[in-house]
Amino acid sequence: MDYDFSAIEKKWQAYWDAHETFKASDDFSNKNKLYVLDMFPYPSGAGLHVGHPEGYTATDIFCRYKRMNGFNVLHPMGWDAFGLPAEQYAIETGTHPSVTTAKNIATFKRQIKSLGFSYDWSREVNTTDPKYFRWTQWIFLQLYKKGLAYIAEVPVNWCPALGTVLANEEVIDGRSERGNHPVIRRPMKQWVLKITAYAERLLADLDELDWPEGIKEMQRNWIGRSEGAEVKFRIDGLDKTVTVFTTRPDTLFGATYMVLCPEHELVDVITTPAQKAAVEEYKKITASKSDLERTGLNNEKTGAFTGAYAIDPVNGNKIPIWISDYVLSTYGTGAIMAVPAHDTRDFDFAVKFGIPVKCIINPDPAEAAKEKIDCEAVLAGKACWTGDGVSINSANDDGLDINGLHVQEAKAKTIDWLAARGIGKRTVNYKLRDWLFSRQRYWGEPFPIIIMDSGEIRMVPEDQLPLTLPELSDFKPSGNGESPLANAGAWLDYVDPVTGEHGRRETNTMPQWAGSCWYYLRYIDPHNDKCFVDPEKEKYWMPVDLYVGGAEHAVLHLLYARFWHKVLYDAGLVSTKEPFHRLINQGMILGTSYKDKRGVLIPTDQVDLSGAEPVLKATGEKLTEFPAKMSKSLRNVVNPDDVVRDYGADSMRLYEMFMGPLKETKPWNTRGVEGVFRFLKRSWRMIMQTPVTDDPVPANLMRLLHTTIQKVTEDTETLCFNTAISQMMIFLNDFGKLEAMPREAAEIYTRLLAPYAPHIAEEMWEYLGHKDSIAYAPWPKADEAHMKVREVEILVQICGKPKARIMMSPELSPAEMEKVALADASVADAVAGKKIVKVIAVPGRIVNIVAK
RNA sequence: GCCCGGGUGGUGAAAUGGCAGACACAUCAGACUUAAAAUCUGAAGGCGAAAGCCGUGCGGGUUCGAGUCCCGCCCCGGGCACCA
Repeated sequence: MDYDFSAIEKKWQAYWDAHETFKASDDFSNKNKLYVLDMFPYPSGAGLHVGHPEGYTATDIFCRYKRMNGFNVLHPMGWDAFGLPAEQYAIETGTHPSVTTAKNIATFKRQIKSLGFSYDWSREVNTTDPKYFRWTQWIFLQLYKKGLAYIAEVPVNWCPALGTVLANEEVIDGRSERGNHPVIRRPMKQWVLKITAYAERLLADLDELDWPEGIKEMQRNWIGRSEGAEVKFRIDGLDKTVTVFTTRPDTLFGATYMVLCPEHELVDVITTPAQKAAVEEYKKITASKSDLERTGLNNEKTGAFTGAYAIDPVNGNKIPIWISDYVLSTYGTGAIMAVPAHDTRDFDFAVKFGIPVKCIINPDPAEAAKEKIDCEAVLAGKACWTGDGVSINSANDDGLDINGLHVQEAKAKTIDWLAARGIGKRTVNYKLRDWLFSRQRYWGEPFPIIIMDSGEIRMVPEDQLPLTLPELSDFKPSGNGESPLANAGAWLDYVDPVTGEHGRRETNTMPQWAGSCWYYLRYIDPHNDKCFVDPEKEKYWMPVDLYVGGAEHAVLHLLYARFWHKVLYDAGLVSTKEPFHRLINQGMILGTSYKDKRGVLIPTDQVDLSGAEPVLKATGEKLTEFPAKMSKSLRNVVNPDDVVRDYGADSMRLYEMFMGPLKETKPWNTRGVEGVFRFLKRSWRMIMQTPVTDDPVPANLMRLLHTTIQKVTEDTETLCFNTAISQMMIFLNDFGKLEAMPREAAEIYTRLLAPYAPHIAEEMWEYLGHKDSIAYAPWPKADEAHMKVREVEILVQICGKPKARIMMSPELSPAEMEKVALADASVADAVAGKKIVKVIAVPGRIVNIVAK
């Protein structure tokens, strides 16, 4: 019988389903537990793309391998199903998002199942299921009760054309991701989560995590901790002070002006009548600017003088107060002291507006040379120096003298001086902002909140959750900034059963990220209707041991989920500080595309591939192959269904793992699938179409057998799947030539292959006489004794040039190796008459003779 | 501008400081076949008839020995971006 992958794969998928082979029902087993998680997908209408199975295959191999090694494995899958596409589709067609979502989930599930992943489907979750989002709402109430959720008037991305607010991630270069409509900043009342309260811990606990350094670094940058000081400046002639935040208190002596953000509350108070018109005009211009215009690449400084002056607390200097949009209202205190000599932005501004530049740091000459900065120019106020150096001209008559000190010491001394006089203190600032948590959408979790006519905010009682979405026929946003839920009629109204007071339900919904903030906890206890997760089960399974997904969630989902988890931890509801112990980002899979001479990408269907070189069908122009992100417009999207149909799930899995290291970006190449398909066909022939013998494995192959066990074990353990597969190919290249296949080798090979190509392995295992699934067959152990070799070829070099190859035992000491090497005729010949300076011998590897 | 990755044959890639290119894809040659497909066997980094020489983005350095370590650049991918 030939390798009929289609029949085999159907057979074993049905078997696994019927036998619930991968059900991790034992929540308290004394086996070692292992929780392996995939980032659950948004079930889009387009179906699975080849990027999904990459991560899923990796985790599946690891889980199957660990089960064979006796671990109790939790490996679940679910659906992150709230989201804009289903809602947009509803607006266009009137189809209820729940209908679209159910259909898409069915497609995704069929596709995922067709790849033979060993998920415990009894634990499937769906964020749009009221039984699930009941607990999303419940967790929100816990946040609210702790004061971590509040309503605030905040600037949001408002898209007039779509009639809705958009998340930052839905705005690309100042336009909406969908429809490409302009987006403006506008203040609106929104729900906000106080993630900033956890900034310090979100930062500190990163150190404990086994995550890619890049992702950790991205989170650190996003949180953006900076240490500095708040310093109070008096305003000349007014009984007012302005507090500024600075990371460089050591440069206070060099402040030559101050800048407030245009929105600063003191602007109107301090502006002099003469400057009023100019300031008003500038405020108007800033307000009308989009974020892109304000913060974009065009760093040309703008601003207006308020006419007021501040008093520098260290030297009593009167410095002019300006307003400028390079100072942000949302960071620090919205006000800065400007030290143009030692801050590039301040320098640009000062140059543009003719403000003096006062150098108070003598640059470190070595550092300045490295940065190609001219120290003389800095001292003359003609250039800006932001690096280290020693303070100059920095002393006053009131006991502060930092002259001669380096930046770090000067900072500390200045802060102490300020603190002693009550005009400054050490502070820490974060770039991280509180999380804008409401959306004007239909297809999301409704807030379990009622806003009473009196303005009082009430929670929906926990025993009345879930608060389900109202049925609507029109999903269009109201257009006035309110969610489609504002059209929900009776659903909106609330009457207090006791007092008769009237209220209205919150019409916003939660963002897509809400459901994914805690789904990994629900898998542990998915059907519990008493609490979101049983604490005992949580203790057993958490934390997630391995989490695999794309890097695009580096600072979104992965930060949000850590935040929620810490809130739950503080409430005593979960037992670990962090949810995801180890994280791996799988690399993107690129598609094949073609570029013409000018570098324009050509859609695949316009390319003629029949010749030796790809050419443009229309003109015959030669094209070059170029890997690019798969996209509909380039028509280079590979559909996993096609691959499974043509080559089978096992080939699909194997190919995606054989392409290269999991973390790397790799281009898809259908020819490569044929390569692994051939490998599987040859494996089939070796096991199924070669007589099986009970004779021992030929002595000359024992070493290969055991090094293969060792290499595949090591590489599977460390997720180096590509090299594990190579090793199996090497095994096959030799064992595949045998006239009869020794049973021992056949059984070992089948088990090594099982995590990678589970369907074919099950079929082979059954053929070899086993009644039970291979899923729990014990993983083979390599025997050191069989891996030893009596002799290896040792390269003998003379001054680094290969001279001879001599067989010797790898056990020989360096001295013995040297003796053997020098005894060799060609070596002796080569060193004759020369003086041996040094001999380096590395057992099992090399002998290098340095001779003159 | 700043912060992460990364640059190795025609292609995907491999290589605890120890013979660069394992394993594959594509290519070429051969076998089987009426033929093709499939399959099998073999060749193959570049230059060279060969001996040999040159080869891991570029330039230096450390070392008996560098793809691997150090210093300085260049290029590509990703993230952040007026954060005081």
